[in-house]
Amino acid sequence: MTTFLIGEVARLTGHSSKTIRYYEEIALIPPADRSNPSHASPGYRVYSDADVKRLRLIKRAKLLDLSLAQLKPLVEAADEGCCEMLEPKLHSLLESKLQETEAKLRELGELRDTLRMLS
Amino acid sequence: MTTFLIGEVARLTGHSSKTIRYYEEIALIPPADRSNPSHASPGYRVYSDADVKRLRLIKRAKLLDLSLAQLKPLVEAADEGCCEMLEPKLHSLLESKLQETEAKLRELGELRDTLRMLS
DNA sequence: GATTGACCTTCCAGTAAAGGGAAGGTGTAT
DNA sequence: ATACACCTTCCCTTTACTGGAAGGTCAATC
Repeated sequence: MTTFLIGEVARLTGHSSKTIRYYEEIALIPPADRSNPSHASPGYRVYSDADVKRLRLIKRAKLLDLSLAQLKPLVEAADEGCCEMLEPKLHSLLESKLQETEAKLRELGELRDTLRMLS
Repeated sequence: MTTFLIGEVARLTGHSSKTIRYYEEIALIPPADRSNPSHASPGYRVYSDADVKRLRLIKRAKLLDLSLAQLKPLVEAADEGCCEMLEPKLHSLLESKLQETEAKLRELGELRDTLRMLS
């Protein structure tokens, strides 16, 4: 099984190492296993492909602008494969976020037009 | 000249009263005049139509996701009517924000499709 | 004229979601 | 052995607010 150190995971997922440690601290992700723990050092965090997948899901889910606390049950449910429970909630979240984003796009367009008229 | 108390301005601009006080504190907006200052009280903040306009501009400019520090020179320049200076910068900011928002819209669409396939 | 209620004031503390940087251990290459 | 790029924990800082306490103001009402 391939494993990764935190820096590689950071590159693979688009989070920073700091952020990944922070997510572990707040228990959004489970504590990583460690390589070569010793008397003087806790060892390096090692991650699996599954961990990378989970962090990628988190990255995508952040498009919905949920708080990390709101994200947590969602990510856990996805991890356990029980999509039925969260599908309706997710769907409505997604639709409202889509509408919001379209509205923002329109407003930005208006702002651009306003600028065009001024210049 | 019509004047407004902070709560009215909040309603008119979509910021909270707390936020408006905060913007004054960090000098994003100038200190408001006060009504009836006395020994025991500093008086109420009073605002003009121009202040309301400024706060509405801030609200719109926040669509660009600038920090308040970055917003400040922009708002000041707009206040002084010197659009030429900031027009190119604003324009490119606007275009990149438009593209970003379009990208987000596409990603949300993909997320929706993924969800559809699962359900 | 005392009280209620909806405002307003300052001040202090806390929040989310990180980022910065110090001080130190690890692992490989030269 | 020394350089270098990693990694570790710990603690402090940041941004843009939000909440709450303690108190002043103002108009209407009992």
